[in-house]
Amino acid sequence: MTRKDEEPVGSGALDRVTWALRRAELAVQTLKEQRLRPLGMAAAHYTLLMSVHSEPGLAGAELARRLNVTPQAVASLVARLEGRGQLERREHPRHRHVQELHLTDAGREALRAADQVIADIEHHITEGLGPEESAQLRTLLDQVSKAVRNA
Amino acid sequence: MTRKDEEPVGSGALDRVTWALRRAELAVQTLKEQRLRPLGMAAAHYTLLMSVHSEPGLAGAELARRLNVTPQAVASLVARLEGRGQLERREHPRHRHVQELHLTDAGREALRAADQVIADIEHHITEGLGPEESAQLRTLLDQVSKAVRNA
DNA sequence: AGCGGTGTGTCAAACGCTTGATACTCATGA
DNA sequence: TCATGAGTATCAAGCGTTTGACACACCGCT
Repeated sequence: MTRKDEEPVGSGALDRVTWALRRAELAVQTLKEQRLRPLGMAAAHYTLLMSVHSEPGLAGAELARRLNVTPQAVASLVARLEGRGQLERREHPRHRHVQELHLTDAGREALRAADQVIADIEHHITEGLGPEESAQLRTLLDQVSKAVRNA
Repeated sequence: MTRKDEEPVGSGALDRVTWALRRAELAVQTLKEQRLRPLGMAAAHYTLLMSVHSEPGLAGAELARRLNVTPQAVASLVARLEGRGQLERREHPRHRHVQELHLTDAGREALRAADQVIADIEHHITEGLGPEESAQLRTLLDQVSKAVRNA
């Protein structure tokens, strides 16, 4: 319970937990982007394809909720990936306005290649940390997510 | 040392460490953005102002290196913040082409208000985690950053 | 049967950031 | 001295995302 008004501003602001979090995430994301680029895929594309793969037939808005982004963000990605023939928009049987999202064969193949890259990165990180530290890190990160959610 | 080729693609991809990392960072960043909005400041602005505050007189390119972004990203932020009168570009005494970055009084005041908000969030998180877990999380995150840097 | 909500998709504008390319300023060495 | 190189700033184009606003389709209620 240290007083925070004593310091005018941000003396120790650079070693806050959220900064470490930001740095780590930025580093990981940048690495993914670099490794994925040769495959002609952005990290956001991989995330979307993976989500559709794990829950096929989802609507765009629902998918947006899963990914914590806006429906528009999903829509623009879907448009791009559909144009590339990796994603497919089918008409929902009951709601004509709604469209289900499905992977094409090309999409599955692209995802498989991309996942190889991502899994490698993941493996390199968890290897550097060790198994129990990795599990603990995941636990702590989930606690952060939860703490922030009901802030 | 489990074989990863056994699974066609991403069976357990959703509970990877990097996903937990992404979710946590996204949640934190979103919360910061929400809380900062009433002050008319984006999280990126806060980050930049804080950096300039901690190391005044830095050049844009040097600052970009500190923040792990491109010089252009810094330039556009600087332009915006300068237009708002919170940041100042002075001519470098030796290099005429280079410009030092300094906070104005208005910038210092805006930063103070913003830092209050950020410090609150940080405090809420570390409080929910506990002191030794917070320290451990920071350690683990720094390990991740380091592991990624020399990937 | 008709009506209002709720959910969904989409258009427009803006922001933060990236890559690629270009121009400028200083320092170093042939 | 003067050319080459390193560091810096800036322009242009594009991507992914957000907010705001709008239109459309279903569902449940009166």
